Order: sequence, then structure tokens, then C-alpha cells
Amino acid sequence: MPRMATRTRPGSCCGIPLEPAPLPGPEQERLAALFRALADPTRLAVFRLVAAQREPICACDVVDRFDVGQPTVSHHLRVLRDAGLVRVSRQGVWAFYAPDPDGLALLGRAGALLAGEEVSAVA
Amino acid sequence: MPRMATRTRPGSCCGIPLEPAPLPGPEQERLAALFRALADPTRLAVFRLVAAQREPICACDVVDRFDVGQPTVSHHLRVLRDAGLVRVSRQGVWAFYAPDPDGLALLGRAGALLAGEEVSAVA
DNA sequence: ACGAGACATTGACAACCATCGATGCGTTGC
DNA sequence: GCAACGCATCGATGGTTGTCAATGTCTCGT
Repeated sequence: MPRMATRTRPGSCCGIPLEPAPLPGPEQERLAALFRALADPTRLAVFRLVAAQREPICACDVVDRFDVGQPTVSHHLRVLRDAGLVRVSRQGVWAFYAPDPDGLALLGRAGALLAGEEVSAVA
Repeated sequence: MPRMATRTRPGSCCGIPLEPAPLPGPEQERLAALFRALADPTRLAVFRLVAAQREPICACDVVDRFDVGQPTVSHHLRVLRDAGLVRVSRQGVWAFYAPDPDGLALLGRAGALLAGEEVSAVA
């Protein structure tokens, strides 16, 4: 069986840890996926380039601005797309990428979500 | 030599991509490291637990609340510490972790940093 | 229809990483 | 001092991932 802490706990009147706000359902994994998508420096730069545009940017213009190959950029764009951070629209042979409003909103709330949110004390 | 796009570009009057706000120096890697620290679901949960406390939380209390082993929790706490998200203070045998205000501030700004920031057009 | 170009997909490979068991290092109580 | 405990570190391992070269698919101009 699991052992409990046997040593007398450090002095503190209310040493009972608080519970973080329980993230509804798969929200936790969703958030982690969002962060994972931005965890790579190259991909973060790609996203920043896409997010900086006033209108959708052509994939070829993204490829031109990075040292990695075209398949790699395509892969990064796909990861960003799966994470809900960018959206793609086709025009003929070209693929145009734009930031996804939902992803941006979630990203904006992420800071507040993680900053300070305690709910209830727990045994 | 590198080939240029030869096909006539899609119709757009101002099809010149904008540049994202150039992140000062190693800021880009710093941000990526921040996101990488939160990219793992378990570690994200650990951080949320620490961030939810009003006072520093004992490492043993963190270990108690997760299914992974104590070395793994210790590892996660170290990663969060290296990312500047939590701070540690010792009291005897115990280690108390608290959210790092700087990390929280950077995390809060991250959303705005990535949302919409264009600066100048570029050839 | 044919070829060329834009983009996605596949397979392979090296680097990274989350996790565990074992061990080490301080500290505390006896 | 000594044994027990809290926590960190080490070594190993299986899974994940960023990157590339090669190839596939679709579209457009001629």
C-alpha cells in the first residue's frame, strides 16, 4: 500500500492544498496541444508570420522565409492547423493560411486560465 | 541556385507579406521554452496545481496528487523552474513551490504578443 | 494532352523527452 | 550516530518529433 508522509508536516495553520479549477473534459489536453504546437521555435516563427498578416498569406511565401525545406514548412502548417491556430483556404494551386480566431481567443484566455484560479479546499 | 516561383502569383494588389514584430534577441527561444514547459499534460496539471495555491505548496503534496512517480514530479517541477514559471524555497527537508510572477506575466503577455502584431512590409 | 509548378504525403533517421527504478544527498528525530 | 524520510539526480527505455529526400496529387498554361 502507498505510504503516507510520516514526518510531522511543516508548521502551517492551513496547509491543505487548494484544487485548481477543474478544466472541463478534454480541455486540459486541448490546452497542452495548443502549447505543444507553439513549443518549436521554427513553428512559433511560422505562426507569428501567419498571425502578422492582414490577409491570408500564401504558403510559398512562408517557405521562402525559412531555412527549412518545403515539406517541413508544410508539416508545421499542418500541426498549427490541427491545433486550431491557423486556417487554410485554397485558390487554385495556392494555399493561403490565416490565423484562426478561435485559436487566438483560446490562446488569449490561456494566460488568465493558468494565472490564478483556485476553487475549493480538498482533504 | 534556388528557383523562384515562376507561376504568375495569385491576383492581389498588395500581396507583399508583412513581417511579424521582431522578437528582441533570444526572446523567441524563451517563448518557445515557455510553451514547451506547458506542452505536456501532466506538467500542465502540475503547474495549474502550483499556480492555484495562495501559499507555496509542498512538493510532497504535489506528488500525492498525481499517478506518476516522485522522480517524475521532481523532473516536471525542475522543467517548470527552468522555464521561469515556478520558484522554489526550502524549509528543512521540504521544498515549497510557488508560481513565479515573472513567468505568469510573460505568459499573460504571450497571447497579446502572438495575436496581432505586424510591423513593416518587406520585399 | 502534356509538362511544369505548388503543395501534401510517405519513409527514414536522429534527437529529444516522459517515465521509471535505483541511488545519492541533506535533514530530522531518537 | 543512526535510521528514516523528503527530494534530487542518474541511467535506461520506449515513444514522440523535427527534418530531409523522394514521391504523389492536383492545377494551370500552352
